[in-house]
Amino acid sequence: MVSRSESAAATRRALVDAAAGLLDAGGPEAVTLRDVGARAGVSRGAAYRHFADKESLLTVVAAEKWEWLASDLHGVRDRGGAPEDHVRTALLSLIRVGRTQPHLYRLMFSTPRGDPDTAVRAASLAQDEFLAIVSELVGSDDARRFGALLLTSAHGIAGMELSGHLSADKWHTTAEELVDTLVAASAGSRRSRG
Amino acid sequence: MVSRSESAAATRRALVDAAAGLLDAGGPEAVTLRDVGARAGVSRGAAYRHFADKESLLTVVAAEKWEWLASDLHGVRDRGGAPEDHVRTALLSLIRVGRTQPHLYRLMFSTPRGDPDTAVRAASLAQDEFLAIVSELVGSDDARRFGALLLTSAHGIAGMELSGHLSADKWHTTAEELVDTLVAASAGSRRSRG
DNA sequence: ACTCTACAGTTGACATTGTCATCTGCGGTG
DNA sequence: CACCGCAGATGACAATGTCAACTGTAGAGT
Repeated sequence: MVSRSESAAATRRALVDAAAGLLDAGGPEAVTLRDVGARAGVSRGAAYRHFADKESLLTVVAAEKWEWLASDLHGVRDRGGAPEDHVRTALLSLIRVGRTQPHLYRLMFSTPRGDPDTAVRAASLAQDEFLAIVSELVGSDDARRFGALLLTSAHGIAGMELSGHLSADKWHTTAEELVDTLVAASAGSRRSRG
Repeated sequence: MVSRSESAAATRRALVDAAAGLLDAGGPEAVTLRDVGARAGVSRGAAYRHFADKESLLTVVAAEKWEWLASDLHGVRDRGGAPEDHVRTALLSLIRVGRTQPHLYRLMFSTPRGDPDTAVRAASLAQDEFLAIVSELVGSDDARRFGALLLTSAHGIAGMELSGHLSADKWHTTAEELVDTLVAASAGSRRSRG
């Protein structure tokens, strides 16, 4: 026998997973509360016992992916390799989310509207991890400046790749090359400043 | 007396303008075909005489802004100043669209779904203009590599600023500083390679 | 052991919206 | 002047987010 709160928690979990699954599979318009309910084994209205509205449910989906990314980035420093490699790995990790889960990626960077705190706090966590990785490469004094530059650039690369605006035909380059250039330039700037 | 085709063209214009206006003012969910029609002085179904569906109408809205950007970028080279200033101005021009018309900006970089050609062609035009501006700074050999880097980075800056993920609190920097750093690094790389 | 309450989940209903089939009116052509 | 084709209007429909009302039961209080 499951307690009431356990059952409710399980339902909530199932709802979030269902929403994430539908988003991944069919994009935003595939995420209907009716289908989310069906996939979670409950009915359409059940979500309103756990979330204020559809937006809030999606906010949780985004926040959980941010948390996943934070933990992924945290693991980067544990594995061996040079600081440069860590930064490269971290940036490519973000880009990989864009490639493998484009709809989820878009959701992560959509303007927070539901409960801003939930998403923003989780995103901030991942950004802190990234900041630590960059510190390793350029030192803590320059970490924020370079961190912002590297992160925004990687996000731009992911975004343009995702929207088809980074065509190899026109630009003669790939996301990987761009990341390499960025990391090399950052490492170079550090050395040249002492 | 207006001819039939003139009147139809005027209606089409009004529909596109109405959609753009509603998008600017109230975001995507404010763009309903009923309101678009009302704003354009026609009824809800009129749009289907000019566009396959809502998506196609929005594709035209995005394409027109890309064309506007292309023409804006074209003007950059005519005004005086150093190549560095031109690149900086061009990047900030993109970022300014993100700031002043966030919903339209998002639409420009959304995955093309309606008639891909319309939007992609217009975007390509703007990118060509940008390429020309970058050539001025780094030479035509490196233009594509640096162009892709600068454009994706600027897009990332715009996107993160727009989604609230580029908080000054955390990163201690601004979009303008990031652009300056990028441009300086590009100009520097060119010199150091000869 | 019995009762009662709070709450998870269901169901009916409704307004909104995109879309299409059908209808209407008129400019242009013979 | 008759006719046709198209721009636009309108009725209808299915899908969807949301909420009010309802139901059943786990768990607390006695």
